[in-house]
Amino acid sequence: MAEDKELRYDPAAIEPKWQARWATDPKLYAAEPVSCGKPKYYVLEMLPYPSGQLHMGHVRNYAIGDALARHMWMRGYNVLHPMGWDAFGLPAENAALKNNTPPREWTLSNIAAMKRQMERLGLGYDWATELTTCLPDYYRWNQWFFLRMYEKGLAYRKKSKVNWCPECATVLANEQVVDGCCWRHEGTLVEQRDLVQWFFRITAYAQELLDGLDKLDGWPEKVRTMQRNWIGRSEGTEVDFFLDEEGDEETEAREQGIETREQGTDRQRIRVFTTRVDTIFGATSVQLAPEHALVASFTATSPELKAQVDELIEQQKKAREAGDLGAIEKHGVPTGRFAINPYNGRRVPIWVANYILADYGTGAIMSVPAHDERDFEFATKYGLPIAQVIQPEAPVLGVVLPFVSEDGVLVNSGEYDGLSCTEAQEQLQEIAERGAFGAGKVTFRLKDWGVSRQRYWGTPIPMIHCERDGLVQVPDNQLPVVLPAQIEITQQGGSPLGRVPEFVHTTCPRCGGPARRETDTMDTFVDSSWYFYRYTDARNANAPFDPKIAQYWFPIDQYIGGVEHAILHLIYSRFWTMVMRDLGLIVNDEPVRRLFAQGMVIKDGAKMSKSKGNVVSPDDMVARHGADAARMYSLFAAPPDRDLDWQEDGVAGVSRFLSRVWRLTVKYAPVARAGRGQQPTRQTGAPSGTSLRLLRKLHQTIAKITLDFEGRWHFNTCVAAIMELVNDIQAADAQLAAGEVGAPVVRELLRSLVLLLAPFAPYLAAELWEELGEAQGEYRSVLRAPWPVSDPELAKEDELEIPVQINGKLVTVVRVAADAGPKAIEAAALADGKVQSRTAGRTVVKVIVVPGKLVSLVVK
RNA sequence: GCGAGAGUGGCGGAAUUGGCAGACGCACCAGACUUAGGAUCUGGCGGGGUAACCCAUGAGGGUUCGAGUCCCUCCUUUCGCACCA
Repeated sequence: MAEDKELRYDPAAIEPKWQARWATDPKLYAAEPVSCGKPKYYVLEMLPYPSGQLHMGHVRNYAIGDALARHMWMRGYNVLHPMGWDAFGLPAENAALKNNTPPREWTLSNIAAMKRQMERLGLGYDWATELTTCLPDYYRWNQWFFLRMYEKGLAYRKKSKVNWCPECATVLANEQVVDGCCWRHEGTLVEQRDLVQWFFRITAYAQELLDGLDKLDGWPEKVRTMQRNWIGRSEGTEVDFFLDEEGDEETEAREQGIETREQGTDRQRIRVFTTRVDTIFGATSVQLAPEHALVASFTATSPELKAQVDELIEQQKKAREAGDLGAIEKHGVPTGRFAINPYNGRRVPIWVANYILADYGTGAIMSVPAHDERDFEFATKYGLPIAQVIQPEAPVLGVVLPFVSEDGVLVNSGEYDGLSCTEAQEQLQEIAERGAFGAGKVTFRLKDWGVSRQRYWGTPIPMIHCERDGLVQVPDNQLPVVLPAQIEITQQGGSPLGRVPEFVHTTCPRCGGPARRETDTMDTFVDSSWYFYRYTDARNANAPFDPKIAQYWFPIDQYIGGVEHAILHLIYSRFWTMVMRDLGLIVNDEPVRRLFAQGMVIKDGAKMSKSKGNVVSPDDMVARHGADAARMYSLFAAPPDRDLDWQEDGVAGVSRFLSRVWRLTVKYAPVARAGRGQQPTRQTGAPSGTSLRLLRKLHQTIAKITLDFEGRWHFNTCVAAIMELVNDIQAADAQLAAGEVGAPVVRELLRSLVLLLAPFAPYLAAELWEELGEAQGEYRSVLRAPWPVSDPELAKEDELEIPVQINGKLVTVVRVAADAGPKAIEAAALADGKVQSRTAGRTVVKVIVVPGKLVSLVVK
C-alpha cells in the first residue's frame, strides 16, 4: 500500500503548491497591451459585495467565467479577466454599529478574506487591475462623473416623494423597492417621504435605452423583456378638459353653439393622458388622483370633501406600502365640479379616485367605462353612465361591454363615426394640436434615478452650498472629496456626514466665503455602473481611463452574473455608457455584447441562504474535496443557465472522477513521455484497433467541447464527455498495460485529456501536465498551451449503427460503412433477418433512408 | 390577469437540425479484491413480462414514415410584470 501514495489524488497537496507558484507569476493572468496583435476577449463576472464570505453562487459564477477565460487564453486570445469589490454599502455601517469596527477596516479585511478564497479556488484573475470602489482613487471618478453630469443637466436636485426604508434610514431608488419592501430588508415596508434629493436624468435616455434592447441579441430575452417593462413606454395623447366654472345657462347656450365668451381664455384646464383618444366621445367622467394639484384647491373650501380625499390618500398609501397597488379596492368621491370635453363640449363630472396615480402621466384620466375595464368597474360601482363609442368592425349583436379591443370602428362620435380606431386616434390628435388643447405624448414608466443616500459609507456628492452663490461644484482639482475617517456611526436619522463639522464646513470655491458641503452620499449602484471601464486602465491617476484603451476592450464580450441584476445594475450601466459616450469618452453605445444569466444555487428545494440554514461553505468544500472538484461539480450538476441543485454526494462523485484521471495519467505517464516527438497518425506504427478507437473518441470529445465553448455553454455535458473519454481509456487498461497502444498515441490521449480538463480543473491539469513531461519550453504552463484541435478524419467513425423502423417502430439495428450510400443502407436493412421475418408476405410500400441516421419502412 | 421558462427513471440531468429516449453522475443491488471499507475494480439498475415482445418523456388530441422535440387544448410549477390610463 505504501507505493500507492503516488497513485492517490491528493488535492490538499497539489493545490497549495500551484497556488504558491502562480502567485509568483503575475503575468500569468495579465492582459497584454493593446498593441499585442492578438484578438481581444473581455470576459467579466459581476463584482461581489465584500461580505466576508464567498457563497456557492459566487463559486458557480466564477467557475463559469474562469473556464471561459482559460479556454480563450488557450485559443490564443488576449484575455482581460479582472476582479474587484463593490465595497461601499450599508452592511459596513451596520457592522460598525455592532462590532465597533470602522467600515473601512471591516470592508478591507473582508476583501482580504474573500480574495484568499478566490485564490484558493484557483481563479485566474489579473490582480494588477483589482478595483476597490470604496477607495478614493476609485470613487473620485464617481465624483468627477457626477460633476460632468451636473454640467450637462443630467444631475439635478428636486423635492419629491421618495421611498424611505426605516431599516436603512435612507432613501431608495424605485428600482430598489421590491413589492413595497426594501430590496435588502424583505418584510420592511418602504415609506413615502418628501425630501430634496439628487437625481440622475436617466429618463433623458429612456427611448435609447428601449431601442438599444432590440440590438442586444446576445442578451437573454428574459432580461430584455424585464427592461422593456421597466422602461414602460406608452404612446398616447394628452388632452385638456376645461374646468367648468360657468353657470348652467352658459353651458346650455354654448352647447347650442352660442359663444358666451372668448375662446381659450384663462379657463382652467385639466390635462389627462390617454392611449385611447379615439374613445373620448365615450368619456363620462374625469378622474383625478387624490394628490392631484387641483384637488387641493377643491378641498380648500370643503372640509367634508377633504376628509373624503384624505381617506383615499390613506388607502392608496397603504396599498403602495403593501406593494399590491393592483389589488386596491376602487373608491372615489364626486367633487361636485364639472369638466368640459373639448371635442364635443359635453359636461362630465369630476371625481377623485384612489386608483389614479399622481406620479404617472398627468395624474388625471378621462374615464371611458364602455372601453376600459377599470373605468367600467368604477362606473358600475358608482352608477356613472356608460356610453359605447366603439363597435366591432363586423357588428355583432349584443356586444359585451367593456369592449377594449382596438379592432373596431367609431360610433356615437359625431363626424368621426365610421373611422377605425387608429385613424381616429391620428385625426383626433391633430385636431387637439390645432386647437391647442392637446398633443401626442409619449409617457415612460421609468423615473429619474434618485441617487442621494443619507448614509456615511458611500461616495460624497461633490457639491457645496454657499450662502451667497447657492449650489457650487467642487472644482476638479479639489477632487476627491474624501470621506472623513473619524466618524461615529449612530442610528440617528439624517446624513451622518452632517455631524462631522470638519467635513461640512468649507469655503465656497467661487467667493471664498463660508459654505457647507453636501452631506448626502451616492447610491452604491453608481460604483458598479462603470467599474468595468476602469479595469481597462485601473491605475490611471489623471482620468477615469484612457479612451483608446477602453475602445480596444469594449464592448465586454461576455458578462456573467445572476439574473437578479437584470434591471438595477444592468439598466444603470447602460445609461452610464450612453452618458460617457455623449461626453466623448467612449465610442460604444452599449457596454455588454453578450450577457449570461446563470441560475441560482438551490439546496433542499430552496435558495441557499443563512435564514434557511442550507448554506454550503466553499471553504468546507475545498477542504473536503479540493477546489477542482468543487468548481467542476458546480459546472457538472446542471447547465449554467438553470438553477443548480446542490448535492453533497455529487461533489464526491466528481472528486472520484478526478482521482480516476489522476491514477490513469500517473500510471501511463512514463509511456506518454516516451512518446514525445512522434505523430500518432494512422500511418505511424500501424495503430491497433484499440488505438484507433481511443483516438477517435478523443477527437470526437475535442470537437464536442470546442463547439460548446463557442456558444452553447453546456459545460455539464462537456464534463460528461470527458468522463466518457476517461471511461473508454480505462476500459482499455488491459491493452494499454500490454503495450498494444503505441507510446505516441498514449501521449496524445493523455496530453489532450489534460488540456481538455484545464479550463475546468486547473490545479489537476497543471500537475498532470508536469507529470506528463509536457511542461517544457513554450508550453511550460498548461494555461499557455494551445487548445487541442479535433482532426475530423480521426473523429469519423468508419462503421455506423443504423436503426431500422417498420411502420414507425424500431425493429433492429444494422451496421454499415460510414460512407455507405442510400442504396447500400437500404439493401443492408432489407437483408436483415428481423426485417425479413417481419416483412414476409407483406408489401413494402415505402422506404425512407436518411444516410447516417436511419431506415424507415412502411409495410402493408 | 399578462409575458417568459420549465415539467423526462429513486435523484441531478442527457438527447445541438423531427431520426436508437434515459448519455454522464449520484443513490441502490450483486460480485471481486480485502483483516477492514465511507478505498478500488466488474456487472446490473424506467415499468410490465419466463420470453418473444409490450408500455413509457405532466394530461389529451393533431401533423408526420417517424414527435421528448412541431401544432392545438388543458394541468402543474418557477420567474418577471400587474389598476401605468
